[in-house]
Amino acid sequence: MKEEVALPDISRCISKFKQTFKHVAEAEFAKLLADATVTAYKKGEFVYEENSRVKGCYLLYSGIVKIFQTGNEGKEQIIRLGKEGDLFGFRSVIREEPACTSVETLADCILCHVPGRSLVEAITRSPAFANEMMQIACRELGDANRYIKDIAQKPVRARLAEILLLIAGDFGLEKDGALTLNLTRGDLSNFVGTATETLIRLLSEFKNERLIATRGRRIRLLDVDRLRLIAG
Amino acid sequence: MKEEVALPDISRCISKFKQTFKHVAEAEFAKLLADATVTAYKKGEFVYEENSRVKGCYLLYSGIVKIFQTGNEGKEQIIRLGKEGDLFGFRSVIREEPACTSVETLADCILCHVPGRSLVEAITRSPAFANEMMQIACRELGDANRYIKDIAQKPVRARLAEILLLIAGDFGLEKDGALTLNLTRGDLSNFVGTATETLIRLLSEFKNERLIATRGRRIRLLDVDRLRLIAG
DNA sequence: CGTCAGATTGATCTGTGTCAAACCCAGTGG
DNA sequence: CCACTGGGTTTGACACAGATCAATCTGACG
Repeated sequence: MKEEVALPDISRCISKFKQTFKHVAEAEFAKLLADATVTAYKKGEFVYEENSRVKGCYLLYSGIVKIFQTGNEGKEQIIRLGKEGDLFGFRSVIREEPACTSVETLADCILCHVPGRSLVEAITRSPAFANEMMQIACRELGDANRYIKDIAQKPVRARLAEILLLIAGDFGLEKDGALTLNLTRGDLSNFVGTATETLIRLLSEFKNERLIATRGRRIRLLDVDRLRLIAG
Repeated sequence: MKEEVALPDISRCISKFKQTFKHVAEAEFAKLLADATVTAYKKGEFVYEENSRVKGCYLLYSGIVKIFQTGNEGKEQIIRLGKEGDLFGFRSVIREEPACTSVETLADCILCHVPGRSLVEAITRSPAFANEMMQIACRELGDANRYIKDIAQKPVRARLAEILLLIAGDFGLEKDGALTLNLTRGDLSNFVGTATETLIRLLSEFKNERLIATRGRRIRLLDVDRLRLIAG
């Protein structure tokens, strides 16, 4: 599965970690990454699956992943998208539980794997690191809480606007206002939490209202202000 | 608002904390609670409100609270219920952000308030404490993720069964199988994430199917196994 | 008693999901 | 070079879970 490509060495990973953990002393990273490994994944591969035992956490060196749960009838619910510098898998390490999400690459990715023990030791050893981990966990927690309310209360139309803006914020826009991230309709609907057909109909609606324009998977945001209004 | 009642002294709060933070050294608690204060709340009072600045976190010494978000049209979405020994408010302290939830007492409560600085210092000072805080944050994160999927994918009927079982698990049952916690229909519907009328109709449905029995707000679980099945 | 919040039931409307069919387009192999 | 295939996309028709609105009922409490 994993194909031979030019992999960054650990020192490269250290600089990536430094962007995510800004207040952690240089010396910590060497210890944290002492037993780390770097692996390349092709688009569409699983990093780990729900309910599996995860032996460590992952830093996304490059690429994009989706983090999702699978419902009874196999329907995916995307919890969040991971981008360069993002950390995932730590929850199941900390809790010593099976993973509650699956992670799949949406593009070719390079991942740095840190054994669970290294992570726990770093938290124990370095208060600064522990603090940053708390920051990450608490940010995700706030996002999750907000999303619970949104899914429970907002109509799909509002959630779609919201997700488009979220993706724009996280991954940026081209000069012409197009999302740099081109999800399939299926993934987009699994993120919004609706049926693919409903999503497509709402996209057409948005097109008619000159809120967006589409070409294939490309989506250009034409009226961000009005989208914000719709997102509520 | 706060009425005079016999308040536990700090040493009592320490024993409550000890139950929540099992692996933290005795000496830590004294420092953590050096500037803590104990307050009694009557049923129906707000501890803090969404978007407000919270200056510390709270340990629920006794009583029950609901932790919820408020949607555009004022509709509440209960994220979770807090019971004796539960900690809340730490997210906004850690992130130095306004609260993303409101907390309101569902019964008379006694709360121990720990200033933000004390909390952060304890995390920095004691790896064991930092670890336990990570445990708490990560547990909530896992719960939140699961709940996102459930709300997005499961029909109300399944979620109702799930919430009934959740309440049974968290707060226990009387000998006759009745939930010890008696929420109003409104609160229950805000927890399940549906309209009050829909909730009531489903409760009647459950009654007809001999899954539960009700008398006023009391709900007796008659067939836990079948409820589990329905919850999926 | 009267009152008022909460609980219940009924009637109706509608946002979304589901099913089915058609379409588009890129890649494959004959 | 072109038919064939298959994944993803789009549109239409239809059904239904669940929301909303309105009316009545209950029970606790002053």
